[in-house]
Amino acid sequence: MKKVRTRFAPSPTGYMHIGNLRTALYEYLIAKHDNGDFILRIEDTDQEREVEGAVDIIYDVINQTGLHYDEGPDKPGTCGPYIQSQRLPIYKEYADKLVDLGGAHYCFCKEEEVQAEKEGHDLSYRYVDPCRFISKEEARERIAKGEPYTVRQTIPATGTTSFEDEVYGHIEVENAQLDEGVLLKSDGYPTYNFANIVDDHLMGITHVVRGNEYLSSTPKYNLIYQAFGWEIPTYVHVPPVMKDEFHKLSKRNGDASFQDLRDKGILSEAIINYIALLGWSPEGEQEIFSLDELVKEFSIDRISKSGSIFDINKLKWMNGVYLRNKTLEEFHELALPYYKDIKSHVDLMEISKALQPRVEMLADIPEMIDFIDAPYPFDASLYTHKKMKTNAENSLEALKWVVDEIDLVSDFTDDEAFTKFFVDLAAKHEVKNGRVMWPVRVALTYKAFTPGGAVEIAHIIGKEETMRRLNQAIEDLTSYLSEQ
RNA sequence: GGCUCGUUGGAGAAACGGUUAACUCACAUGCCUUUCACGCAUGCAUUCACGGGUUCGAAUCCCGUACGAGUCACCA
Repeated sequence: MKKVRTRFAPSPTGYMHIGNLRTALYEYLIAKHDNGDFILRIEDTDQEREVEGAVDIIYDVINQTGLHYDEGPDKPGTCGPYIQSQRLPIYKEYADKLVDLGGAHYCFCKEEEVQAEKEGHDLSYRYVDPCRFISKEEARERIAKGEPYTVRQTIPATGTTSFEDEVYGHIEVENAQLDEGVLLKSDGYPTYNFANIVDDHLMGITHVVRGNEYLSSTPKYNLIYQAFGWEIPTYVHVPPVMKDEFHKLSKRNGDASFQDLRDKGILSEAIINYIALLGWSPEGEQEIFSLDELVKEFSIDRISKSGSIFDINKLKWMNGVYLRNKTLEEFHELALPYYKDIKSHVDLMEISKALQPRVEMLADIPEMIDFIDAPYPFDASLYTHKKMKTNAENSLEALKWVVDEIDLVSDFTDDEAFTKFFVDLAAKHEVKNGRVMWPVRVALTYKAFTPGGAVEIAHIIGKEETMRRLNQAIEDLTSYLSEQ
């Protein structure tokens, strides 16, 4: 059995899209599942679309996700270079060879002429290239004279071409449906249609993994493999990742890229885990997988055929799971950058303690803890809580109880003793704990939802600030009630 | 428009001719509880786009219809 080799072959045109990343993931998993090689190849054959810095983004994402490759531009193997723009002579050589083998021909049509020709017809029109009838001798002469040319694939007018896809099964297309596309552009660069084939073959790629938008053009590629007499690789076409029922996820619509998700404070492990499940399902019921576990579990036959909608909701949930599975120290490290706006002198580790079980995306943190420096504006309605049996009147009463006896609490950082203080206080006045703790939490924050309750918050903001807010609340409540 | 592919609850999905159609997210409810969250429990598709057929038996096989996507570039 030949060693499995897959490749990730992005074109450096900007940010890393989720769909792209998922394809890379599958390629990586397929190779590593069988102890094979994963190769990175940069497909920069379109000079016009090239975006500066895009290659660095690719390296960066690979580093963050751990999808390490065995061969690539900066990790030479035996079949470099791994950047297509550095392989131009190779494509030229093989293009000429393909012409000799009858799989292609030289074409002298101008791009605009072809366009104009097509515009006069409807979509069903197939361009018949007159150049395919030019003799090789004449063509070579014209080329020698310096006339610009392209190399175009020559496709039989009749017959059908088929292939077996690992995901979609048997696909068969009539040759008449196939376009005689340009293989080598007039600027000397190859098109994807050609470079991809030549490189996949030369680099010994065994499994071609790509989006299913290539399904209908794959027969064209097979014709080229056949003309060269090359072994046809195993095809694994994967379904699209959708934004909604009708649209693929794409950068054009401003849809989330890998970096966008990272910026929201989603861990790359969570992203990888989640997208692995978009279009593939494991055999058991486990859903949380490390990259290594995915390598073990992954199998091509469990890739689905239909597109799946990217659900940020589930990703958020999954990220929360990853966050909770960290140790407090690890979580603290991750959360630290999001504490930078806190002005007060507080124990940040205490905040992490309160936050860890509640955070789904790290970027939500600032908003979750914005009450620390100052409470929200006075809002009497928050004191009314049905289940706690509280209202503005009895909250004022409870707050006074607390303030009267709070000197009993010497150490605000002793959560256990602090809790006991509230429980005892409630017992003393023969009310439920919530009757006193709810008003305190409200008085300290004026926020409906907070990470942690009265005790945790008082602990975090400290005794002095707690007292200040408590007294302020009593004052506000008193004047509010007197106005009623 | 031609061709190719797809269609199981709001989302991800399992099932590979015989189950009460798994499981996860979301949602709802209850428990826990000082809010929220966590955790726990329960509920949520009489039905697998629709219509035929094959079969003792179909979400699973076949045919047709509808809908959706992809493709038809000197882009990948």
